[in-house]
Amino acid sequence: MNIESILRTEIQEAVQSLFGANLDQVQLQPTNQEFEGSHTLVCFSLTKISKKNPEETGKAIGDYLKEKSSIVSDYNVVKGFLNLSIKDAVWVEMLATIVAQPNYGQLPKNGKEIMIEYSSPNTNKPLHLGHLRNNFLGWSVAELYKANGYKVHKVQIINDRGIHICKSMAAWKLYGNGETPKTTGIKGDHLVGKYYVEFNTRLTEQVKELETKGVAKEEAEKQAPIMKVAIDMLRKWEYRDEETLALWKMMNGWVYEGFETTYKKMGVDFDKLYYESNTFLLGKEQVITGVEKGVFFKKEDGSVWVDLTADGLDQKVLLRSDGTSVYMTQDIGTAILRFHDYPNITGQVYTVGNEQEYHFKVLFLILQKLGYEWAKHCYHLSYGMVDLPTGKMKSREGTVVDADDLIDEMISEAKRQTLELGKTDEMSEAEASKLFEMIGLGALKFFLLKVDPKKKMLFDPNESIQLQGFTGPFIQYTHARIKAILRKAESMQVVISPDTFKGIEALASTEREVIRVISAFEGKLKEAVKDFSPAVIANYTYEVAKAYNQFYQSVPIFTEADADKLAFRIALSKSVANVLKRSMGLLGIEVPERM
RNA sequence: GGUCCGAUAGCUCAACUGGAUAGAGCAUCAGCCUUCUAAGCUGACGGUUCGGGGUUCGAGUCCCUGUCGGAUCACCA
Repeated sequence: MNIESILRTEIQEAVQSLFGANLDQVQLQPTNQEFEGSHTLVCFSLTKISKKNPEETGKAIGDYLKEKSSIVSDYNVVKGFLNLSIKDAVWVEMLATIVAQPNYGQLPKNGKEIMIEYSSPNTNKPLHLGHLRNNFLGWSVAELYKANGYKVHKVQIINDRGIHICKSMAAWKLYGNGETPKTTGIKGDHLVGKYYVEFNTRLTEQVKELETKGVAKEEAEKQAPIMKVAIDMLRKWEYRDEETLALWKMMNGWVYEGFETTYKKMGVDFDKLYYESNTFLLGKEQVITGVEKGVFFKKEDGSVWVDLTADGLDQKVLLRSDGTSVYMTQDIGTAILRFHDYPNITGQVYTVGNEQEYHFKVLFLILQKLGYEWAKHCYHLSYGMVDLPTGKMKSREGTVVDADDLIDEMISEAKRQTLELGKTDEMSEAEASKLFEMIGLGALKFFLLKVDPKKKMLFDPNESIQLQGFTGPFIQYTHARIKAILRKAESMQVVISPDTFKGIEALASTEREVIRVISAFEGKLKEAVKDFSPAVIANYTYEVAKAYNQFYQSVPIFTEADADKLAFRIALSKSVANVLKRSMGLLGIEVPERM
C-alpha cells in the first residue's frame, strides 16, 4: 500500500472531474507540524487549470476528496495549501502491511551490478580520521545500493608502490636496526609510519645542512643522501632488484597486517583488493595503444600526453619521458581491469576526497577517448575534507588524528559515561564490553555520516563523544528501550498479528506520526542512493527515534486495558525497532538489546 | 590569474530539489521519574539564510554581481 500514490491518483481524478483537465504532476509534500493533516497539496500551480484562486481551488478539491476518496477523512486549506488528513483505519492498515513484510527496508532485486571503491590508502603510514570518513561513507553507500536491489562489489586500490613507500623503506634500512612489529610490539602500519616520519625528519636536517653550504633548497632536496637512497630504491624496484623487492614485500606486509586490524575494528570489509603494483603495467600498455590509435601524442623527449583543451581542460602527462608511469596511468589500468574482472557491472563509484575532482574528470574523459562506453557510468563520489577545530590536519605538523587512537578513545569514553550512569550493573562482562564498543563506534560513525558527504565538516572531539541529542547513541538507546518493551510483551504472551488490532479506529496523534514516519522508509532509501548520501538515512533514523520517543512519553502501553490497542502499540514498537536496526545497519552501526 | 566548491541561530548541522511563520542538536534558562530504561520528554531564549540587484503568485534554493573562505590547475599521489 502506498498512501501517496493513492492520493495522487485521486487528486488527478478530482482535477479531471472538477476542471476537466489532465494533471501529470501532483505537488504533494508533508504537512507542517502546526497544521492538521499529513499530506499537503500545493494549489498555486493549479489556478491556471481551475480558473479560481488558490483557496477556492483547494477547497473544491478538498470537498471532492472528502466525499469520494477512500482514504481522506478531512481537509483544511491555509493560504493555497490543501492539508489532507488520512483515515486512522488507513494508518492502521499501513502498519499491518509493514508488519507483514519481514524484509521491510529491502527493495526487490533489480538485476543491476555495481562496483564501489573506497579507502585506497598509501602503504607508508597508518589510517587517519580522513580515512574514517572515506571508509564509513563508501561502505555505507555500498549498503545503500544493496538495499536498493543492486548487486555490489566493494573494492579498493592499494597504492603499494612509489616514492612514498620507498621513503619509509630507506629510513628503516638506514636507521631501523632491524626493528619489526614483533620486536617492538608496535602495530605494523604504525611502525612503517614511524619510519616515514623519520625520513622526513632526517631529510629536513640534511637539506638544512646543504643549504648552509650554499645549495638551493630544491636542489638540496634532491641531493640529500637519504633522498638519494629512496630514489635509488624506486629505480631498483622498477628493475625488480631482489633485495629491494624483499624489503618492500616485508614492510608492506607489516602495513597490511595493521590495516586489517583497523578495518576489522571499524567494521568495514572488501570483496576484492587491487594493488597498484599489479595494475600500472596494464595502464602503460593502454597508454601506448592510445598513442597508436592517435588518442594520445608523444613529445620529442618521449613523454606521452593527452590533449583535453577541446574539453575545457589542459594537457595532461600520462607517461614520463623516462617511460615510467604516473598516478593517472595506474588508474586507467585499474579501471579497465575491473570491468574485465566484472563484466556485468554497469558502473563504478570512486569514493575519493574532493581535492581529486580534477583528476577524475580527466580520468573519465580519457577512458571515453579510449572508447570505453562504461566510462560514462563512472562516478566520483567526492566528499569534503574533515577539519579540526585547530584547522586542517597536517601530517608535518603532527596534527593528524590517528584512526586507531580515535576509535580507542571513543570506546573508552563510551565506557566511562556508561559506567557513570550505572547501565551495566546487571550485565555480564562480555555484554558490557561489547556495549561500550557499540556505543563508541556508533557515536563516531553517526557523527561522521550525518553530514552531507559533499560538504566539508568540522570534527570536534568533544562534540563527537556526546551521547545525547542528534547522535548514534540516542538512536541506540531508543532501540534498547523498545527491546525492553518487547521482552515484557513476550513474557505476557501478547499476540501481535495484524488480526488482533485491525479493528482499531482512533489513533493518538503520536501514533499516527510514528506510522507516517516509518512508512517513509523506502522512499528515503531511494533518495539516499540517488544522492550517494548516508546522511539522508542518518537524518531519517533520527526522525524515527524522535517520533517514537514522543509516542513513548505520551502514550502508556502496558496500562492499556484494551487488548487490541495493547497489541497495536507493541506491533508499532516492534516495527520501529526493526526500522531503526535496519537503517542503522545501513550506516554500519549496531544497536544493542539493552543499554 | 583560470576552473570548481562553499558561506543558514553563539557552535555543529537540516530544510523533501521553487512552497506555508527557515527547523534540529549542543550551549543557556524553566518544568517532568511511585507508571514500559530520564543517554528520554515538554517549554523558553536564539535568524537581515555573507552584501547588492534580478526572475515570479512565491527564492535559503534559480540568474547576475561583489566580499570572504577552501580545493585544484606538477614528468606528485
